[in-house]
Amino acid sequence: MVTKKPTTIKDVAKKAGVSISTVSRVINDSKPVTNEVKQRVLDVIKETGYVPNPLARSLVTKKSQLIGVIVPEVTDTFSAEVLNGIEEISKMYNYDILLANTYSERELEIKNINLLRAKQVEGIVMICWDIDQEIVNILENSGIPAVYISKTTRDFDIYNVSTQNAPATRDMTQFLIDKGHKNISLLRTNYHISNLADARLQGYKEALSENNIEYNDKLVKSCGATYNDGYATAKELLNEGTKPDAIFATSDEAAIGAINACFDMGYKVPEDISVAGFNDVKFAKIYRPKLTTVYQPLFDMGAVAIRMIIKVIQGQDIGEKKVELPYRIVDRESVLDRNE
Amino acid sequence: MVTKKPTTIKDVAKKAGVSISTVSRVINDSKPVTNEVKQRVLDVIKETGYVPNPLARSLVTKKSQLIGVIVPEVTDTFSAEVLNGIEEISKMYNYDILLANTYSERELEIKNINLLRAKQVEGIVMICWDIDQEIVNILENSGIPAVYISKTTRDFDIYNVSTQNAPATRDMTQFLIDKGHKNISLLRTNYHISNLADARLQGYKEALSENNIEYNDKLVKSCGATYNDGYATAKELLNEGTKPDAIFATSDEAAIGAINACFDMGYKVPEDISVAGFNDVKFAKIYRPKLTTVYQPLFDMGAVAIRMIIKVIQGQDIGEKKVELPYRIVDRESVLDRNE
DNA sequence: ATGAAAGCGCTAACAC
DNA sequence: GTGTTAGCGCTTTCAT
Repeated sequence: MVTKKPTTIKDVAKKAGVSISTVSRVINDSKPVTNEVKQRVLDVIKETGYVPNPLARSLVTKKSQLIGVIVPEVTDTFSAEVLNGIEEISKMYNYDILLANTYSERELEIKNINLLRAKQVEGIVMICWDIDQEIVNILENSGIPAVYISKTTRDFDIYNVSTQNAPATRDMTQFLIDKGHKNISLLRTNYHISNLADARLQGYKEALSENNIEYNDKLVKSCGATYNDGYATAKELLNEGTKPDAIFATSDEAAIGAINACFDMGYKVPEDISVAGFNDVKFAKIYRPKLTTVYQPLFDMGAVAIRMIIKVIQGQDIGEKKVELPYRIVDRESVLDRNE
Repeated sequence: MVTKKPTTIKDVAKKAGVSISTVSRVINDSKPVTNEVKQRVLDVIKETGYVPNPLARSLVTKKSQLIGVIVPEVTDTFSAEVLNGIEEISKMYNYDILLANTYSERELEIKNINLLRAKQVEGIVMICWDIDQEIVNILENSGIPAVYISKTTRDFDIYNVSTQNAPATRDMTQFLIDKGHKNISLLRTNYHISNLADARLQGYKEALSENNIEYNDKLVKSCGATYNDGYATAKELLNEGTKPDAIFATSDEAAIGAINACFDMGYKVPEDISVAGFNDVKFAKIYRPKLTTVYQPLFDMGAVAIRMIIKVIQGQDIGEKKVELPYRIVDRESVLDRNE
């Protein structure tokens, strides 16, 4: 490990026989510089391997070129795929990602917002299952643009990207009904949301009533979004004696958990019970049976979020604070057509 | 969004009627300050919500409190789990994570090293399938501590954390043999490594010869570490007509790909063909059949890497440049005991 | 124990 | 077109 202290703008200036402002001009291309001088500076820069210190630059420009990203944890497949989108677009705009995990702990969420803020990030993308008004306030008062990527649409006044949850859930429910299912269990993965606020639950109910199927309380369960949550909740459901012919879990991980619960209780999927998920995470196509699910453009959600932030940073108007991206039902193997 | 410009040390000093150096002293606890004065400053800080600007601080102390982490991509389960460890420990030491994806492109790897370096990170953790001497050089010449987390042990002179690959592979091969397998196919997931340098291949061969099983070239294939790689390579293998009774892929994703390839070609796993993996990624226990694999302490690998970096930063001696963490065979469902 | 002042590496007026 | 200078927010001598 060679520890030579890095060349500064001063070194370059001296070596090139110009003033530091001239060097600054050529590296930022901010003001015209005679070609000959410019070349001389460029040569010295190449020769010395000089790289401007962004810290110093940020201090004066007030632009850190940093964007904070808060996720539950990177091993969460939903977050990881969104994060990919964020990362790629950020780099395009010369921004870097400062990463923070929350493990879905509210305290850590707040702590990390403040921490990132202190680190001078120019914007924050927050991915989590749900937020409340207090967190919205903290985000708003941070004085920097923040966008919230949720698995659900909430009516907070905050930049938000999501998919159309109610229609998506309605469509999948309809899809299940079309395939001949009557007793469709809904595993709601956003359990801290009141029924009324839950767009997905509404979508589910809508489809039911459009098809004159009575809403059955026993078939609707709240659970977390993880594999374990889905597994446990499906098991609970099955143990209660109301055997559904389909389980619709609003997260792929929970859906896969549900499938395994079915397996472990002696049911075949999809022969005995169909299972559908939500998100179309990478793993959905790998698992067997391949998961029938509603596709969400995860990568794009991250990309859109970043673009919003960058626009706000640049002072552009971005119109609607909430953007909803398209979804699509992906029919694979975990749902059986019972009409045949 | 409220955009008030943040309080600076100057504001605090004026409001508390002291000099900025005094304020600096109390926030850093660097020199004794009279209790009374200290309290006054503290009060003002609380009142104004003042937070020191780390950029300015970094500029003078030359410590950015930033660690760069380079991963193939966050959706890679191996990387994600290591990253969790890195994140958690970093935060404990008050460091933040600057994240960069490489998509396993060599160019991007180099570009990101330089980029992170420019951003003044104090250390770099690089996770990738393999490196070469040039990248080692770049890392070394960067003048900051760098540790490399690999899926394989290479003999470069660089800080490195891994598991004991040769013994682990030997053990798993032995395990497979013990379970009555004779034709064990090895899917080497580090395909850019020469046979000689591949510790895992050596471990495999060792186990074979210890059991007087002849090494069969046709059973050993190089492939990438992803699901698709494993799927394609297993299919290729099976199509070539040399049907193994076990496939040992040195990455869980590749192993799952192999299982699906078996399925799709009409073989049952583990009844017809046993499949074993490597890493014990989160998904290994979720997939069905549950994957028999070699467990690596992914989280801990990240944690250890960060500790190494922090020690180097602090100028402590850390002894061996390479640390190897323990592994363990995890016997689940994808390997059948053929002795019965 | 406290304050004044220099300076970290850079950008951005402002002069010339 | 180029140089001089102030200053970003902070830490750290060096006086006092």
